[in-house]
Amino acid sequence: MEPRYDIQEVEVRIAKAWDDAGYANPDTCIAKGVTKSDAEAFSIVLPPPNVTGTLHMGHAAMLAVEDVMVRYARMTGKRTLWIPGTDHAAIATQSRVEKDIMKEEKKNRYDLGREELLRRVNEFAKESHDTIVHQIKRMGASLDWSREAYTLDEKRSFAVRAAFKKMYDLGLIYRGHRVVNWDPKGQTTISDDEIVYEERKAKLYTFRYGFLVDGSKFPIPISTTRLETKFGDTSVAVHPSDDRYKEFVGKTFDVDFCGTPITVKVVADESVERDFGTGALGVTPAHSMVDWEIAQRHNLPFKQIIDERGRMMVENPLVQGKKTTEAREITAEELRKRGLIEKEEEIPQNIATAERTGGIIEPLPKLQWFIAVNKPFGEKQKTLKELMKSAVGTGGVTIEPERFSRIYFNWIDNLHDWCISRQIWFGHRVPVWYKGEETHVDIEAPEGADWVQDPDTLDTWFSSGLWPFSTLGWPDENAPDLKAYFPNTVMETGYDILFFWVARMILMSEVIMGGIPFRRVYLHGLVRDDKGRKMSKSLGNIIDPLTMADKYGADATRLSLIIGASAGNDLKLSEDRVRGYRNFSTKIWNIARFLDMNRPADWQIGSRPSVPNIDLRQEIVELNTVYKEVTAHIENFEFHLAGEKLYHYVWHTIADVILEQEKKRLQEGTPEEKTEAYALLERVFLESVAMLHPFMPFITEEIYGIFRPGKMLMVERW
RNA sequence: GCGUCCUUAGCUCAGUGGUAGAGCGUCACAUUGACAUUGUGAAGGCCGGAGGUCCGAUCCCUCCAGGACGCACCA
Repeated sequence: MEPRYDIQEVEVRIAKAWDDAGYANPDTCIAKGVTKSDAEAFSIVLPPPNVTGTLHMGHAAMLAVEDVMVRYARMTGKRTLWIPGTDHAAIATQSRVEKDIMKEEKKNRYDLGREELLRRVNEFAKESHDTIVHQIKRMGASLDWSREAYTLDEKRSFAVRAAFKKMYDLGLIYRGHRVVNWDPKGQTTISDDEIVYEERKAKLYTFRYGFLVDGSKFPIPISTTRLETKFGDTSVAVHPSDDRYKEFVGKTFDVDFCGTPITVKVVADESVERDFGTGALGVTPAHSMVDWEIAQRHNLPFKQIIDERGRMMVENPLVQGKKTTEAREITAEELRKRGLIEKEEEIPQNIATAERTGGIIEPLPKLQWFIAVNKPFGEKQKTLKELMKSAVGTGGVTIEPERFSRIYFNWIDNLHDWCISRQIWFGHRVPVWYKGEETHVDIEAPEGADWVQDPDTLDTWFSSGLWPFSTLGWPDENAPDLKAYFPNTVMETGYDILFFWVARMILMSEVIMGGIPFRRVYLHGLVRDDKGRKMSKSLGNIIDPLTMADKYGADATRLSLIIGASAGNDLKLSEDRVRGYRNFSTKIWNIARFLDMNRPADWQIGSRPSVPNIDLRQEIVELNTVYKEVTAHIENFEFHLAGEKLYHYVWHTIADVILEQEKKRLQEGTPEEKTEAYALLERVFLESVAMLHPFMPFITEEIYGIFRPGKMLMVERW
């Protein structure tokens, strides 16, 4: 054996050997006789990385954990399938490419046109895909690449259209004119979950709209941070039990607001907070979700006064065409002039921004496509909310750690209808065609001319919601993979996309498959830097998994991401940690070398001669205990405990104790003593190597190949 | 506002109803070897604070403090 473990050489060579053997494909395992055709199935899909760039530590951690599950399952004889894929990540990818084009060519998407932009985005996606796939393989993930999927490929696109039609036919997808979250920067709607709230300081104005025809001031003072929207007010809402304003409830007032006549009706609504501001709320139905809902309850009209570029569209020379922030100042100044401002104070405010573009959300009334979550449907006449709730717990989905179940239920309670149409171009086109008043929803375009397809695309999570079955062949109900591997055994992903993705997969599966998409959900934490901060380019604290793999080995990188990371908890990673596990690789290598150098002369490599009473030795008893503990930890998804246990056992028991204690007999003993000492050492060591395989696949495969020539550890029995 | 999690060695974190563990770091000694990447040992903790349950609490319960995060219709 080489005195030094050449990480790069070995890891690249072993990766190729696995590729050639094809054992990541369960069909190959069955064909080659390493797995029984009727063995229990273990299936898991890789959360598809976005094609927006390169692999980061979060991906590496995910791959490490999932590969432990998968390799363990395969070694225990299960028909094991792990499907790889990538996500087109609609908004994320398009806005990334748009940003680059703007920077380099000073052009926006409208300058390029739909076709050209899509060509560029697809080109970028292709490149990202190739990079990411190469990087995933570098980490040693035993994925079945023969089944690779892409959310935007032929099959998945077909599945998307089929799912849309099915949900439309069930009455769950509808087109409605409602207030949606409009991102003026990205020029698209986004869902509630794509909003990020940022705390900022805002000025809260307390004011009166203006004067009534009789010359008196509007009787109710109201407070707002968004003065410019008051041009669109159609109501003032107060709490039903608020005595201050009781006499006005039900009355309608015509009032001049900064030169624009507005009509407001005073209504009583439970949602109004009596203690906030003046206890009276100016209702702007067109530009606030809450106000829209109040307006619905009281049959109030709405008036859109802000356009899609975030500019005022009210016919008032003071503000027309101005940006909202500018209009706010102008309006404030005008009200001051008129003596209508009663108070101005600084308050902290949560401002809604778009996750991807950072644009400040402008609620706007728009005609969009939605998924109804409160509508009973199908034979069971249950709502999607009810089905999503019952799926977890009684329905058979368990979430680990368990506390996330509560968070999941809490999220469902607050769930509104899901807006699924987007005004961006990269993604699945809404499968709806229009001709005059006619609307046609189908998997394929209708026959005949004059049909125009809806220009919008679907929320990227619509397609990823289908992932657990679209990767298995659905909508072909008879697809062999679907029959063999659905529902998935495990879904492993980060807790940060519990709502975005996990919940949507459950939703989609309940509608389309009539049941749960997977049985066990394991949520891992986020990888942070050694100070607990998020890794980001601007902070310059990114630790790149590929750099670490090249420097210290994919094995060491993987182990550093598994040990010390328990379910649902964030992991703090430093280069020192990775280096520490590289040292462990070296230790393992040197134990192997020691055995290799001290092998008795008459020992047949690969043989396992029987040595009397070896099973009774206390070292073997201890080995068996370790085996039981490690197995239990893995079964319980306590990978960090399993990894740590093995780390200590190999280093501080095998190397420090057993090897030291047997050294003398091995080197200076009688032939019988040599044989016995070697047999004992090789056994405890090789069995540990096998147990370490799911965690450190490369070095263990390499060493196993030296001691058991011709065998592949990847498919040896656990 | 509602909710969740965290608080344990200098740092980063495991962990258990029975007088505390790892890695990294520090110090002392040993070692040129299977080991560039080693070994042995040491120092270092009223397990955030206060109550409660218990024979016994770092662990279970209540409250408090500090920190992180999630959700919400904070106008």
